[in-house]
Amino acid sequence: MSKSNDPIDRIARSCIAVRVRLLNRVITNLYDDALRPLGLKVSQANILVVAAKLGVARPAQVCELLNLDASTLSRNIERMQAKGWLEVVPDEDGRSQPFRLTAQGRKLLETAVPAWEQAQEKATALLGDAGVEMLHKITRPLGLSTKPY
Amino acid sequence: MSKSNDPIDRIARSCIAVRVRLLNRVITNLYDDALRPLGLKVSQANILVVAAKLGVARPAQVCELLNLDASTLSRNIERMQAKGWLEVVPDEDGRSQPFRLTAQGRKLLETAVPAWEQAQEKATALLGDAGVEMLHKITRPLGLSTKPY
DNA sequence: TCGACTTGGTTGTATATGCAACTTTAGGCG
DNA sequence: CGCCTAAAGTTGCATATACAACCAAGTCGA
Repeated sequence: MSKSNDPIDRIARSCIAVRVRLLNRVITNLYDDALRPLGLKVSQANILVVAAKLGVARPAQVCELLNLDASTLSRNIERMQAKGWLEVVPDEDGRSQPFRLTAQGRKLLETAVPAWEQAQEKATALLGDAGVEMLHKITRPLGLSTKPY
Repeated sequence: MSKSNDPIDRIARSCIAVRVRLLNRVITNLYDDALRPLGLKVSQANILVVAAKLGVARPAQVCELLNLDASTLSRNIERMQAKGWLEVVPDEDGRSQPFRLTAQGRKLLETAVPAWEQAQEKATALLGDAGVEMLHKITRPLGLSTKPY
């Protein structure tokens, strides 16, 4: 029964990144499947939700909340703006490009709630209640909810 | 103190996908940072490890193990083959394109072990022992280790 | 044996993601 | 004021990821 001590075996057996990434693919596909009829991806839904919560969102703030690279967010916003879900608002600080939901974006988000519920239910079944709780505990210090959002 | 029942608030507070994806970004960056000096990304390291374990790996099998789309793997292999880390071997079944590590690929993987150890240590600190255990428990039924690998 | 179906991969297209380098705007400081 | 640095975004580039459509090879039943 003794497990090999070969480092490569150890990695195969215990690598955290492999597991987290695997889980990420499974969960992301689950939500993407649920949202597909709406033409929405979970990555975009995240941003809609943050925008809804913040009212006017500054990219730098969103990057911090979601641990997203600024360039990634920049392009996501670009696409979502093109779809009419977000709009950029002016700011005194000339560097900033704050954005917010459009009416269309808000409506889309509201329409998406049932699909989200459905995916969330499946995900909960997959992780188990203890798993969900642990996930929240682990991710609480990371960006989200560190600061009130 | 009472929390809002607005569905959007509920999503912001409890969405599993948001958390898993956030965690994925944090962990992936952690390992990518550690592996960067070697010119290796954690996604590629995953594949090297699987190839090392399997000897000769069939893409379909790897996709099942890692819950990866076939087209994704196809292109990952392509890139890694171009770098000389993998080689495709012939098969009786003309459809199959099994691959395995090259000597160079094996050497790279061995060289990467210390960097992996370092990232793994940081990730463990981040998740906590209970978190790591829970992660393994949750992901055990998903692809990996369902079948002996 | 032939045709329908299945299995295994690849290709076209779109999105997501991050690093490096760059531009623009603010903020200090002499 | 004029310069230097810091902060906020954007752009070029590479990789990762998945869906849809496709092609090729194997399987199986009539």
